[in-house]
Amino acid sequence: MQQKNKHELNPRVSADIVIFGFDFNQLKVLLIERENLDATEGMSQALPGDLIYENEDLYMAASRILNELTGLNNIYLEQVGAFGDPNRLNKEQDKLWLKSVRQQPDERVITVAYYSLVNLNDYVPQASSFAKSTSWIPLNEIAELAFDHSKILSKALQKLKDKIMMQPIGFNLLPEKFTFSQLHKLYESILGRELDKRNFRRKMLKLKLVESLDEKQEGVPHKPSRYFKFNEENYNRLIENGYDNFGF
Amino acid sequence: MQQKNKHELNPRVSADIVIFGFDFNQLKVLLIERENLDATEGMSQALPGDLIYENEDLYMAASRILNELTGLNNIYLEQVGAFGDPNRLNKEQDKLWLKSVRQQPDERVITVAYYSLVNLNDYVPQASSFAKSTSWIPLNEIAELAFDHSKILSKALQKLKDKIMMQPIGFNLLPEKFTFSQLHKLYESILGRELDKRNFRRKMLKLKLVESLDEKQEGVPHKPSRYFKFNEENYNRLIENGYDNFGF
DNA sequence: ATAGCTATGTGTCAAAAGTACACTTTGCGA
DNA sequence: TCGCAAAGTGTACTTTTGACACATAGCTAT
Repeated sequence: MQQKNKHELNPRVSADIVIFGFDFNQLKVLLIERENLDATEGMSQALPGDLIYENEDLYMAASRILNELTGLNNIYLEQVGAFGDPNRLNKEQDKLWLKSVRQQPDERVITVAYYSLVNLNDYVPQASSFAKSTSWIPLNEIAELAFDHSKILSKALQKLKDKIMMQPIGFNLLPEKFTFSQLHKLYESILGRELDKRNFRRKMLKLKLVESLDEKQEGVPHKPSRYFKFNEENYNRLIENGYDNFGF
Repeated sequence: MQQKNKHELNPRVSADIVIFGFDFNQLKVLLIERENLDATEGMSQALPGDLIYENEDLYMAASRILNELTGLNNIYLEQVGAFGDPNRLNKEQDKLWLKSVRQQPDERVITVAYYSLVNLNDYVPQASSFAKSTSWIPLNEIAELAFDHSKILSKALQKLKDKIMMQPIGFNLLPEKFTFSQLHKLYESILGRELDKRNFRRKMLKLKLVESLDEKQEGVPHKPSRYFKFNEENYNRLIENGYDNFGF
């Protein structure tokens, strides 16, 4: 019978979520705003997150948090990884803030990060216990975040970039019907570089991932775009046949 | 001041490692062998792992475990993810075994999985507290593992497959010098499919990832192969220039 | 009504990459 | 010296990528 080692870790575990949204122009992330309590007197931002409950699966915890923040269910949600540096909560500002909010601010907390893709049209702001004030911040305007959240965000973004090259998950950020430019702009926003318009269209159409609807934009001061929708069957066929790269 | 929620989780956290090795013929995984205590009387296998200590970073914990098992340091090690299903330790056989080994077998344990790539020539079996008996099992001979370890293994393998298409990490599984067939066979073993010999060679040489040494195999009953080694500078140049796919 | 604006929508050509495929070579061993 | 077994090599064809420019549709302002 092995003795219990008193140096074994017995931490709290939280789930933090990078929630991506797309406003047809740029990629945004839902962040919680926090007033700094030290001399800087400024605001700082953090990823939404919460401690995980007993009997709660990690994925379920992330779904719950996501739902409490956005009112949404059945949302694309993917694990980024676990972050457990013993000093991850030890920046001075973070410690002050934790002290004001938790009974045991010095406890070690390991976090399991997720990222999720939501359609901004479906989003309804919610009052949430763990996020008094939230806002959608454009990716390129995000400053240094609290805790190790900048690290989490950049890893989540990298995962999203890698993934979107392999699977057309971007559709989760768009409404049912969308124009080709919206889709195009979405890919450019995620990948952070320009993509040739014609080549992009050619590829999407060859893979038959989108299909045209008999409907056009109205009231736009230029040639109206046809609307398109995502073709899920063709996507599934691609996955089954071992398709593995978009090659943009 | 927020009240502490008594339903918040306070689990143990472990690190489990999928250790891959390559014997020039097939991909193998280092597993620990465990005697079953129930009626089945058989043996079953699990991934090596251990609880994480206080003040220990997740990556450090995985390195420690890896070192205790293999005697190796500075080994390629990558996180697979966190696995925290509340029932992940609740198969009957697993519960019996846990009871015999731990004081609080019912405690919830969240595990952070890693995979690592080791050169079998460097491996020296170690006596370890958490693994009385270990063996290298060929990937295709691995039966159902204990706990949720089969799930962890398959996710680790998938990550390895994805990664090796993007970065030449396979060299970690080989000695300094190796033949082209060994490298070729390694890629086939990881990807689980045949690769054309000539096309494979052409690609590796075009990317200048390997360079020829002035040395040949000796004592083999056929035309001896030249030895090659990995060219790290060219690899780094590739990464910097944004190279992102091998396209096998 | 018409001229101008703005984003949509479309095709071609050249370069690169991928795929399929078979025979000669080298050194050992019988 | 003959046979064996794996090493090593080239070509032809197909597919994919990447670069690039102009006509079109509907709205708006005059």
